[in-house]
Amino acid sequence: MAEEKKEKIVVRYPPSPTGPLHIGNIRTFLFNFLFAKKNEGKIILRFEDTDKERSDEKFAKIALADLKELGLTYDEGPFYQSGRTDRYREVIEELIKEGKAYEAEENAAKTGRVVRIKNPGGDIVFNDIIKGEIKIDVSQYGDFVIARSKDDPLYHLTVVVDDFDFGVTHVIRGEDHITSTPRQILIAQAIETPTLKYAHLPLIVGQDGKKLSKRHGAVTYEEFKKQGILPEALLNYLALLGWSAKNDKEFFTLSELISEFDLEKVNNSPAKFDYEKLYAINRQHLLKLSEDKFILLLQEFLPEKLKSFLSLRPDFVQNVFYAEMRERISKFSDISAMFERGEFNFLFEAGEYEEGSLIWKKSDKEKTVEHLKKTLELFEKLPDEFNPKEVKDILWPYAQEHGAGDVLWPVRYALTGAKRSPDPFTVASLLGKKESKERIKKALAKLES
RNA sequence: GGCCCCUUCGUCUAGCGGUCUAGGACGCUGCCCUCUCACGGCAGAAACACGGGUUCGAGUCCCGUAGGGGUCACCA
Repeated sequence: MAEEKKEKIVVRYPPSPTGPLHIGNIRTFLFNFLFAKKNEGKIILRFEDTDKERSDEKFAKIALADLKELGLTYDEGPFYQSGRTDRYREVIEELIKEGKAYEAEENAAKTGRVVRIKNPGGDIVFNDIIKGEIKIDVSQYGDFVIARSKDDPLYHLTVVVDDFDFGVTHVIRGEDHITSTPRQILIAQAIETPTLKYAHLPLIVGQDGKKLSKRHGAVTYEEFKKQGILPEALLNYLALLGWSAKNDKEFFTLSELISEFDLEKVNNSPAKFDYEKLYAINRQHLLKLSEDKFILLLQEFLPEKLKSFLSLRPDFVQNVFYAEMRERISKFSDISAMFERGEFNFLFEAGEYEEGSLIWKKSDKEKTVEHLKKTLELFEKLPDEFNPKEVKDILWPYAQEHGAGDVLWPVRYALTGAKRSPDPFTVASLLGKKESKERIKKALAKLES
């Protein structure tokens, strides 16, 4: 059967190294990446650094490192436009020779004369994969400048030349580029290159509907990393901004995204970035992490005081702590926030409290004293270090018999001195036998004084 | 302001003319679980911007209005 040969898809991701990569850039890379992988095409990375004033190599380095950590790979590059001035000059000379461009006034830097393209005017129409047909009258742009001088090309020109030279087939970028598309098409027509397919992605905006920026909160990968957001979670969430799967599915690994992504299903209205939703997605990814990986990553966010407390505990007790954390956080930085809020104070001291706080609802002082004494007695059966299940096993039957609240509330309160904390079994396990007993004795002394 | 794009719950979205008394998720509220908190389970409140068409029938198509956004560099 004469099957039509499928065009090899080539996309590109062209950041300008003038600042750190932000969410919008990463989302654009992601969609290019997913589209390429999904269609067995390739993705090219190139740095658009023709603006010597603003470009800085350090930003390119950061971008490369970020992409690597995010697991976003590319098939070719990185290329740097600053290394291709000869080729651009060649195109400019050719354009001038053919009368399609011309040298005009002296440039601002007084290093030569600017080159303008001859703009025939009229409508340029292109069919955007996401937006549909877009028609723009290019007369409004006049004979726009395509180079500061023959050796100093500008963005619109270099984009078109590079896309052609590298065989790019699809341009997927933010919709803030829609109005520059006709100018690029004009240049493409002048140098007689094939027409590309365009897909303009809806923008990611802040809660106020304006372009996402610093004042909206974290916007760079670095900042999300500091919050303890997993790369795969960030990517997962970003994919959901403007795109959705058929079956209401929202949790995706990168490879799942690749197989389920569909550029045609990208919608066309701007999406507001919602940190809460990101955190919720991140929590799901946290839950999928292996125990070892979770612990390893969590370590980075552990406050020193907590770290040294844990280092004095047996491994299995440390694991009790980690398991507890996995249940309570949605991003790693939550642990430092919890620490600052004093939620771990119980690990270091029992805290001050009124004796009345020790008594559960309708229980009374007498019963509470009795339960605490019994608890102390039962604790004797425990080894010095134990896991939550071991304490639960010895305390539970007694608690059931005398009222779980009546027994357990005072124990937990004596242990923590806090109205809110993990359950008493976990707390006792974390503290160990000796410390637990001391705190209960202290509570008894308070009640009996 | 010119040009361009956009408009379903607070937010991200499903919906591609009848199956929509509009579905899911985050958040929110309530209940359950439970010794507290968190987790988890269940339930609930919550949206088709407005006005005209087209059609037997419109969230879904067309046109206007309003609102929002983008872009108008010798930046990318």
